[in-house]
Amino acid sequence: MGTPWPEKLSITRQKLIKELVEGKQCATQLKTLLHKALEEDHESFSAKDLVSKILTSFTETLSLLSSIESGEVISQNLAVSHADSHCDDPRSDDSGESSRKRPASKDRRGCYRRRKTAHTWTTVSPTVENDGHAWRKYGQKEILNAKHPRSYFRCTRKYDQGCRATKQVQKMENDPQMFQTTYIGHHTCRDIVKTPQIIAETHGLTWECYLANSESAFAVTPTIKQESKEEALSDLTDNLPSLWPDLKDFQLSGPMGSDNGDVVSTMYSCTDTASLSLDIDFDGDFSDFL
DNA sequence: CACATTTGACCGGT
DNA sequence: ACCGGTCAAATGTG
Repeated sequence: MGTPWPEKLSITRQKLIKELVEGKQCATQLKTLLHKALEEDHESFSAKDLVSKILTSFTETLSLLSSIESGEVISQNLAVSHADSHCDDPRSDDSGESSRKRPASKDRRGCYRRRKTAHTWTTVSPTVENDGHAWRKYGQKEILNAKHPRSYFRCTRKYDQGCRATKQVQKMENDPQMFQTTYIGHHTCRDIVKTPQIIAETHGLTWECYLANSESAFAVTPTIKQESKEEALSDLTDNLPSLWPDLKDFQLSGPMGSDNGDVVSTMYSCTDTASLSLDIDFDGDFSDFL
């Protein structure tokens, strides 16, 4: 098992991205604030424009960065994505010991792989923020040494469009008013927005309209149709995160959706891959095939 | 009825 | 074996 990924580059890249993401988040917040402040009296468009420009700059840098690297990573990942795919190979011969409590018909073994490769970042905010995407709760867990349970959400477009974005929300120990939200993976669904770049620049206001929909992550916007399991789709998109179609993501993940006052006190921290898997593990997916 | 949430079982990693 | 993430049947909600 070679490690195709140059480690130092990877670390530098992570730091770089982290910085950029933070900067962009701040710009997003600033934009939000500005927009709210200036909405009544229609002045200082230049200020808004300026923020938009800053945002665009971050956006472009991020996408450039990722496109540079994606050349290597993506090609590797994609090569594998076909191979691994489905769960119709439930680790093969389980020597007939397959019946537990679930109906034997549904043998889930091998049906899901734990993700290791997704970008993750964390926000802490007094309300559960809405990032403009529809989430669906799929689980809740008591966590060891934690007072409050952790809730698990996935994008409602998971089966629909193969979007693999998920997030985990947990009330904070010492401050039950605050929620820590960990986002894992970027949305690959084209949900609301079309071209992030354009939005940042010219239609600065439009995206905010979409956010006015719901209040909290717990009130998920009921927008989806139905879910049919399409493993192939999700497998493909699983390997896309390096492409970072997240631009819209970061634009939308601003603390906007909720009530006004909370905006400022939202904190962000981006941990990228590291929090889930320390070293190599970019290859989490294809390592089983080497 | 079609969707979302709840909740305990299942699964993979350590 | 344990822990945390995910699945999916049961249940809730409009």
